[in-house]
Amino acid sequence: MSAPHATPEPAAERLHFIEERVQADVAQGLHGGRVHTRFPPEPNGYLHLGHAKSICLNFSLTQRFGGRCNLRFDDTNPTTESVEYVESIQRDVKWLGFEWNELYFASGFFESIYEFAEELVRKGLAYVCDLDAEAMRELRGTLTAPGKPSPFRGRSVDENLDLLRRMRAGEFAEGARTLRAKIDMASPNMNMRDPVLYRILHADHHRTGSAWRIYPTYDYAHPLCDALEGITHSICTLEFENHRPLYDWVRDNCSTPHKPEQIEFARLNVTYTVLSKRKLLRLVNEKHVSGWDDPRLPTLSGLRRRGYTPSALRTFCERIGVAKFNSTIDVVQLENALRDDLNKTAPRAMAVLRPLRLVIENFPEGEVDELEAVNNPEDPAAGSRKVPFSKVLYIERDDFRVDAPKDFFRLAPGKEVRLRYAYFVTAKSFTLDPATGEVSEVVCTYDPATRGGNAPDGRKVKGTIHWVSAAHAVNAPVRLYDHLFAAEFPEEVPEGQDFLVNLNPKSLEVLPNAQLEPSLAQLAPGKSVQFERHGYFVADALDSRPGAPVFNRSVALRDSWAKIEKKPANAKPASGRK
RNA sequence: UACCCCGUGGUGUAACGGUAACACAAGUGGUUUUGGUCCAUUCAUUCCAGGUUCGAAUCCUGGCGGGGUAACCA
Repeated sequence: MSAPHATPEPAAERLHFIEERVQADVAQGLHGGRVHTRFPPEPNGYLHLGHAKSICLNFSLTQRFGGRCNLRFDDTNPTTESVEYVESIQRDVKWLGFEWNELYFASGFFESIYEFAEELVRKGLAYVCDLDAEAMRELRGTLTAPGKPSPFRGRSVDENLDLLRRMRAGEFAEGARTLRAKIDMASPNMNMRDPVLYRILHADHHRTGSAWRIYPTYDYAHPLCDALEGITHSICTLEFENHRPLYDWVRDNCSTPHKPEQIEFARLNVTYTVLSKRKLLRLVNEKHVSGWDDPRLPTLSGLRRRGYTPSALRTFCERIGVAKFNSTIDVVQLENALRDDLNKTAPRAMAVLRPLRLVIENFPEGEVDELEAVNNPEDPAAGSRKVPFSKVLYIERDDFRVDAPKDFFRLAPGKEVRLRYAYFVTAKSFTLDPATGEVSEVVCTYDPATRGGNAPDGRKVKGTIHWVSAAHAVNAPVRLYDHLFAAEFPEEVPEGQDFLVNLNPKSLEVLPNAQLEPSLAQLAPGKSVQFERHGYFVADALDSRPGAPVFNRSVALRDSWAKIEKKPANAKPASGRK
């Protein structure tokens, strides 16, 4: 502050509405100036991209404002939850790159939560109701008609207390009674029509075992957990907006130590996929995918196996922003975040996915030339490697055309191209497979003077193609993944139909005999590489092992040649949503 | 037919009453031993109608459109 400068103010950082809100709270000294958030998953499924948005949001807030963030398992419904999920969730949050401050379970607060229930009963703000689910629904009214009070609404405090304790003790059948808040059966907000606080569930809990026969509902337990943990900003998605009055009611009517505030934001939607636990669970259970970690799934474990990096995911979450508008992010946004990351970090290698034999007639039989190849043109520190070159190579089938259009820069009869890091070659002849009519082999000549890829006489070639020496090639399966759904908005289906009708039958293509350059054989499972001119691939974490690699395509490179080729075929009208 | 929220280019996000910014997509051109990367450039008067104001994407009113809400799920 001693030296004022003429330098312009740094461009003001763009804060989203939650950051602005938190900033204002801190400035006003609310919550004692503290910022404490939490990520509160229910352990009843695997984390997905939508959770990543929430995780990044909650943790980045604490990074920006110097606060804390807890991981809290919202385990109030033992019938759908399990330790498998608890474990996978912790693994995924850590993998994404975040470290929580405290680890809590809602179930760890069950005793306190129960005590607050007795408090509400004593205050005359809660009562035990004997209505079953159907009867309760009938009395609740509808969106346009007010509800009617339960006949049990007027029970005395003593009777309610007695009944509540006996509920806890397991004296009543499952579903026989509930503890309800006494609020307003005529409220236009359905959540305020005497919502259920506790229900009887004779189910064992993955953490509390058989200790409890009653379990608190989300609406009741959540604000209390927040308050007990000292959460200042309880961030959740838009569908809980209508629950906020109830959140506040619970918070304000129980003598909690803190008064957290709930803030809602729009959940993430992404084209060509689904981000709802229910739907993901169906895909897994009904075996439309291989499991929670299927590389086509938007689960964090699936994305990880697909080759997505934590950094790419965080970048994605930053770029998409946070708002209250219900939007759908184009999946290319996700793919770009990955490309941006891997372009800088992934080593390059040559891999021929659909091999075609290329014989160099004037190259000496049995001779092997070791050529220098750059590991990553974006990162000089990555160095270089030697790649063996010999008389018989494999090139990509797509890189040779018998009848080539003028703008086809690759190999064709009589045309000269550069073999990357090697030599210029000119196609002389080719043979066809009599059975299929496809090209089975191409014969060419090479120019020994062009070793390394440059012609001393200065002549240029338009195309550079990749190759692998047949004698040195590593044979490996390569899996090409495409969108799991063929429809941009998979959930939009005709009346009576299921989102599964939109599954993409071509979401997985396995190429059993890809030919890889030798260096690829030893790549560690989980490591990413760029197959030059193809895309980014990862050695599969489960199926790949040194010496016998298996690759998954994480994302393809942008392909402007594909666009050029498509052009004459006329763009089809953009399909809009109805 | 109730209540709540939302409505800025193709898709998202910003502009906090002073003449629309950023990212991605799309197009065009350039560089290039990846048809990759990179660079340059083009593309919206802010759902509609009134009102307040010297001035409105921003404030007010009314429409229209979209989303959410009637589990003892979260």
